[in-house]
Order: sequence, then structure tokens, then C-alpha cells
Amino acid sequence: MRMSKETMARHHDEIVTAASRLLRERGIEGTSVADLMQAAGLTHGGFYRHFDSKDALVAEAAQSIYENLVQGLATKAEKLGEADAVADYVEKYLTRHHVSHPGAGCVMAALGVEAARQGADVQRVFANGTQRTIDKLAAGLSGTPAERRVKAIRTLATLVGAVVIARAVGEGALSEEVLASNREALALAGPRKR
Amino acid sequence: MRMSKETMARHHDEIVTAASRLLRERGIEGTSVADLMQAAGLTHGGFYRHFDSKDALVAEAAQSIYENLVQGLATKAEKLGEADAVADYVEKYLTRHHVSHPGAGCVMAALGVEAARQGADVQRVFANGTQRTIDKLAAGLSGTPAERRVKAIRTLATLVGAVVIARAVGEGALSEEVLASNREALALAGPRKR
DNA sequence: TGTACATCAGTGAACGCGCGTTCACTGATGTAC
DNA sequence: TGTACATCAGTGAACGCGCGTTCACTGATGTAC
Repeated sequence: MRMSKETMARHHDEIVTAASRLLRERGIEGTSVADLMQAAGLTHGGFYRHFDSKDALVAEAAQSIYENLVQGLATKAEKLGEADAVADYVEKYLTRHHVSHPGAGCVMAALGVEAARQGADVQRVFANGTQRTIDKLAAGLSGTPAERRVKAIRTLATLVGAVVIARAVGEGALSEEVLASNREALALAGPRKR
Repeated sequence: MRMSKETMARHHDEIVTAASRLLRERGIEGTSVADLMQAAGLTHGGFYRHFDSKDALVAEAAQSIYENLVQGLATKAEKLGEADAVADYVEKYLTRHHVSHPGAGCVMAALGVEAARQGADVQRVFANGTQRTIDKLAAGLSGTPAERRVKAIRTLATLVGAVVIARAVGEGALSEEVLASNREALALAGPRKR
């Protein structure tokens, strides 16, 4: 039966939220529309009242994840200041917890490789989101604007690479070593509070 | 009809070679057994005379890619010395050519994320391959053995992250900037010949 | 070395299955009067 | 404000399709004598 506008908006959010987690956990191809709708507490047939295609949902979910990330960094910066917000982000990024919980983690580390094979819409979301992530990271680093930007890009590359490798090799000593080695590298690069 | 042992061995190699390229280009889930066998010039039915399952092929193909990588680094080190072999590897890694030709590129950047969702066999291949890659990189860096190892791990993370990001954002200024910023970062980290 | 025959690599049809997407249907919602 | 009705969100069966895997079959290879 027909739902109220409020209910429909809530369902839409619930689908996007479920997708945000499932896509990062299982990948784009590994997540079916039926799985997704079930996770949102609905049946698969209604999916197309909300999205033109699975691809459109992927773009919207990625966009939503980036909004949350940038928003989260901004909120943290208000409390701790830009530098410590970035230091905090980096610290939490390079943890076993992040490595073993991709569903709530970095969208670039989880979906970046698959995004490269998706349509232009999805790639645009990643380009825009990456641009904004770099800006937020740069705000917390030191140097001239150009230096801060370059530092931010290098930091992001190190973070993403470390987590991709730590996940690929499976849990164990090597995985921990990859995290620890890169934690040290980035701890030295920026200002710290402890 | 039955093939000679030599023919069968050749076919086996051709399947693994085709898989090495296709898996890196299209991902594991994006590569079907039929596609693969066609690329090797065979029909899909014969696949199971060579491999127990698609998973077993993925593990063997990843293993083969790592063998070639380590072998390639060793050969280059004989010609140029360890330091320049690593500098050369890093330089070629962070190029537009590598970014837009994943089929012949780094297996970690192309399949690492998906490998994390595969069985223990595939993860073991990645762990072992990563270990050996780190050893080869460390051999070309400076410092105590422990320092060299940490540097190698950081270098690898930066390389993998930079290429994952450069691919995810699509071709354009940001993608080039990510490559350039990390090229600079790593050019300063090791000895160079020019 | 030559012959008879068992082996098995490769073929292509077929298997069951899950996928993304469509559709007829239901009935509460939203709206025109 | 109340009523009649058009709209459409959600359901669940169904669509065609491609997937990984199996299988009966073919005939050259490899081997036992």
C-alpha cells in the first residue's frame, strides 16, 4: 500500500544507510539489491520506487558516506581544532578495528578499486569526495597551502594503502606490522597533542 | 580429444596468463570462467581439468603474478643494483600508464580489496607475496635492517594507496596530482641515480 | 618396435541458482471539489 | 471540513540472463604387452 511521504523518506534513508554498510563490507558486486532491501526491512520489488538502478544507489550511498565523513571531520575540528582532528582521524584509521570493520570505515579503501570500474557518476562522487577529504586533511597540517595540500594527499595515500594491504594479507603479524609502521610514519608528519 | 602433456601444460599457462590480466582488469567477480577460457583460446568446459574451482585459479594466478614481480625485481637488481632497481620500480609504479593499465600492474592495488573477502588460500598468497615484495624493496633502501623494512612497508602503502585513489577518481587533474605528489614524496625517500 | 586399448583434455549442452529489473496488484495517502 | 477518487509505495511472483559447475561424448595420447 501507499506510504506517507515521511515514511517513504525514512525508507529511502534506511536503504542508503544499509547500502553504506553492506557495500563497504561486501563490495558492489557482492551486494545484491535483494540483500540490501532486506537489510533495510523491505522487499526487493520496491527498490525502483527509490532509485533508477543499482548504479544510482551506489552513487548516492558513496555520496552519503562522503557527506558523513566531511561532516564528522568538521564537527571534530570544532571541538579539538583542525590539527588534532586530523591527528585523531589518522590514528583511528590505522587500527585493527578499522581494518576488520570495513562496513563503517573508509569508502576509498573499501570501494575505491571497484569504483574505478563503475560509470562516470560514481567516479565523480569519488573525485569530489576525495577533493573535500584532502581539503579537510590539509586544514589540519602545517606549511604553506601548497605544502599542506601535498601533505594531505600523501597522508591519504598512505592511509588507504596501509588498510588495503592490512586487509588483503589477512589477520596476523604482517597485517599488524603494516598498520604499526604507517602509524609511526604519519605520527611524525603532523602536530600531536600527547 | 586428449591433448599431449606439453599441450596441456601450455594451455594451463595460457589460462593462468589470461587470468593474470583479466582478474586485474575486471576484478575477481567481474571475470567469468567462460571469459577467461575464451581469452585463453579454449572453451569453458575444460576449465575443471586444470583447476578445482575458480577460487583455486585465483590463488594460482595471484601466486604467478607475485612470482613474476619478485623475479622481475631480482633481474633488475642484477643489472642496476638493489637501490636503483627499487627507485625504478617506484617511478614506474606512480605513472598514468600503470593507473590506466591495471591488467599488467600491481596485484595488490588491483585485487587486494577483493582478496580480503576471499578464502584463506588467496589471503595466504597475498601475505606471502607481500612479504617477499617488502623484502625486495627493503634491499634497495638505506638504514639498518629494521629501518629498511619499515621504509619498505611505508613505501608500499604509499604506492598502493596512490594508485587506488588515482584510479577511483577517474582520469583528470586530481588523479595526476595524486600521482605527482606521491612521486615527489618517494623520490626523496631513497637514493636516486639522476 | 608394433599393436590394442585404457586414459583423459577438451567440447558444448545442460544443471540449478541468484542476479537486476519489471509488473500486476493492494490499499493507504494525498488531493480536488 | 467531508467525501470521492486518483496516485503511488510497497509486495512478491516472474522475466531473461549469466554465473560456476557438471556431464556425456570424442578422439588423440600414452602405455602395457
